[in-house]
Amino acid sequence: MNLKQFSEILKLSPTTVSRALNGFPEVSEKTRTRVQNAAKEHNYRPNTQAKSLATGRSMAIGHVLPTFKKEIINPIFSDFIAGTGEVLSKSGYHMALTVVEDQGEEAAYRDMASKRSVDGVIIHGPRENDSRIALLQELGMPFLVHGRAQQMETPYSWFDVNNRRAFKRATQLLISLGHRRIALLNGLEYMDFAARRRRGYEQALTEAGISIDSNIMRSEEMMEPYGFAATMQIMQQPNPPTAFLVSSVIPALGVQRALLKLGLQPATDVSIVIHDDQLSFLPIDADRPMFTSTRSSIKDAGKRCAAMLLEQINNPGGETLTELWEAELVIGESTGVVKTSL
Amino acid sequence: MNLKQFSEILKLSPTTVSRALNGFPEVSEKTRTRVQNAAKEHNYRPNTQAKSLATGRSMAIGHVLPTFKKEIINPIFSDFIAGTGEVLSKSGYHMALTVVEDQGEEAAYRDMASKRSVDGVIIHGPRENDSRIALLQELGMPFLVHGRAQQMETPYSWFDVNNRRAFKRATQLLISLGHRRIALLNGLEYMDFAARRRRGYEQALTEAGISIDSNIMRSEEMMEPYGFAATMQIMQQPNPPTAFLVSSVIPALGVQRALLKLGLQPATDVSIVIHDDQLSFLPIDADRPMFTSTRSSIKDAGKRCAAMLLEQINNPGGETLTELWEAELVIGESTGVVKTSL
DNA sequence: CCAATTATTCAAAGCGCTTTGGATAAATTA
DNA sequence: TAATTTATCCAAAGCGCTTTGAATAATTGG
Repeated sequence: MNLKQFSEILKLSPTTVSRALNGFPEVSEKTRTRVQNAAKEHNYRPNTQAKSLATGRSMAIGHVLPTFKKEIINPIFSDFIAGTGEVLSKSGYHMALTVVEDQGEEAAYRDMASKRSVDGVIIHGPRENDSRIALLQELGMPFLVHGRAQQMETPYSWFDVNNRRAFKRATQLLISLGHRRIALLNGLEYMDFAARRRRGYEQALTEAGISIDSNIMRSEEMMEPYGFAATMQIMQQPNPPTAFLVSSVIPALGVQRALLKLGLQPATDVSIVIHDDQLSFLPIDADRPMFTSTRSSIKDAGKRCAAMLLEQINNPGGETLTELWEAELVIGESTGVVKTSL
Repeated sequence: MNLKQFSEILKLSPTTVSRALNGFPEVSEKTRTRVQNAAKEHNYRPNTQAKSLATGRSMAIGHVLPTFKKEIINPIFSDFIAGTGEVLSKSGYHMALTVVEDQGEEAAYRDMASKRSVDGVIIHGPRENDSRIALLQELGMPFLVHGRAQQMETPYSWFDVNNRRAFKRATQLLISLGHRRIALLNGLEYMDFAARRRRGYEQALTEAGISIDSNIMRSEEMMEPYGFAATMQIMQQPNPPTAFLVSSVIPALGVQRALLKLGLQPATDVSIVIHDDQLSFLPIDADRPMFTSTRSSIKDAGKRCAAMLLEQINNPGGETLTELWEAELVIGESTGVVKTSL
């Protein structure tokens, strides 16, 4: 059923029906409710493409997902979009996902821009001086960066968690518990968030007069076997650490497995602090969480990102928006005072 | 830049340009290449909505994600869409995600149908006699079910992994290793796949003359703490099992943690077999995988689902398509012969 | 009661594309 | 060379909506 047919049923012009449904004031309340009820009854909804064509708005926001970046099409993403999607759907928007092969990322953005298939995009996993930002600015496409890129000359809108501060505080917590050998199992450090986390860790150590030892620092994709292998290796070298700072729950499970295998009790023998994105399928927040963590919900981040992007879209000439959230430091079962007798 | 402007540059009619770009035979090869090159040079791409409106195809396939189903917006999903997306983008399609609150699922499908915003949908996580199937049939929207629903009177297209067979074989493997007390940590059994897995497990036991004991069977959302808690509890009751059959890697990590905490070595003291969806961020397939598993890639499933749905879309009147994959049984480090002396 | 507002409704143009049915130019055939 | 076919290209209609500008009906004021 299209507008014309529907309006014939009502014996009204398409104009009036359209206005009634879109909440324009030029139509009387009486006919408006009549139209709305009839729409429900006859299950009429305006054709998406026609509406978009006429209004110039696609009512969609885009995500470009490069297949090679496992860091992105990964567990984080599913919770993130659960958040964005929730906010978007309340505003009548949906998400358009495009999966591209390694090269095609730039092309995908150009495509979206010239085809006008989305009204804005969210950029994931920014790196230093990320080329996508300049590209989207050039294309005049509204966008919001989840995270931050460094060394950008022009301003842009972003949402981020204070990763540096979070890891600084986590490190300070461990130091205050007496730990002086603290290992860092970081994510890939060409990712901006991981670089910041490392800086926070190093700052805390330096300020406490503890030297930085690359023998107990690692940087890899955040997977379970990574946590296991790194822990096994680090714990078996001379002068092993008494604590681990781990970038995500997933490798932390590996750390835990390694410790147990080595006959060491988490917390008692070796402390662990992790960053917890509060992934829905890896819940660690019981009354007393399994891990001590710096916590920040990735789903809430998704919600906020969506809201900020919508704001940009609805206010084209506006200022760039930025927002920085602090992670919460939550004490769980995986940390304890350092063992004096080692 | 729109078609009219672009065609004026070329001093050709919109008709010819459109035909040149869409590969119609009525245009000479010479002008075709000229048009194509110019399109590249001037960065011209047809407006998506206009094209869709004219052709009646949205070039998008939809996923409806109910927020309350953690089982769906979860780790599985990100790998699944990585697969679907890859296939779709090769055919010029993209994915439209709609996140809905608990109630709104049916409305979301009706919406897609009457707005013509997608050309087809993929249904996730079917249950017994799933109402979505009848709904989409009524709406005349092409769809493909990832999994199967039971007790449906009308045929429909689906793709599934033989979950029953997989778990039957896994159970038989354990039996052949001498295990006779085998615990089952299943997913939620109102999900079709979990129900089938249970049936496979029970079949194998029954055929081996082993009685089914609900004391060592659990059915919950597949999370790490579930695996941990269930294992702790099951192992501490009288007559504990010598093996665990676990529905996913995630709870299996919890099982492992519990065993280690109880001072039991996986494989040596207690065997574990899991189902492995080969999630990209939880890789367990080293040379010799961490877990013995029934293995079937969820990403490949995503690819196949996309291909099958496209086939449906391109062949409207056609037969319903069905495909059943067998999972691979892969021996890893988590299984061993049962201990004779207990 | 008639003119001036104001509240409703509508006809028609336009969004940017595809596609039908011709028209024109070039090539072929008799 | 004229008639026919074939290869190119095009004008215009249509996809289903929004929106401008105008018309009509209802209301108000003097």
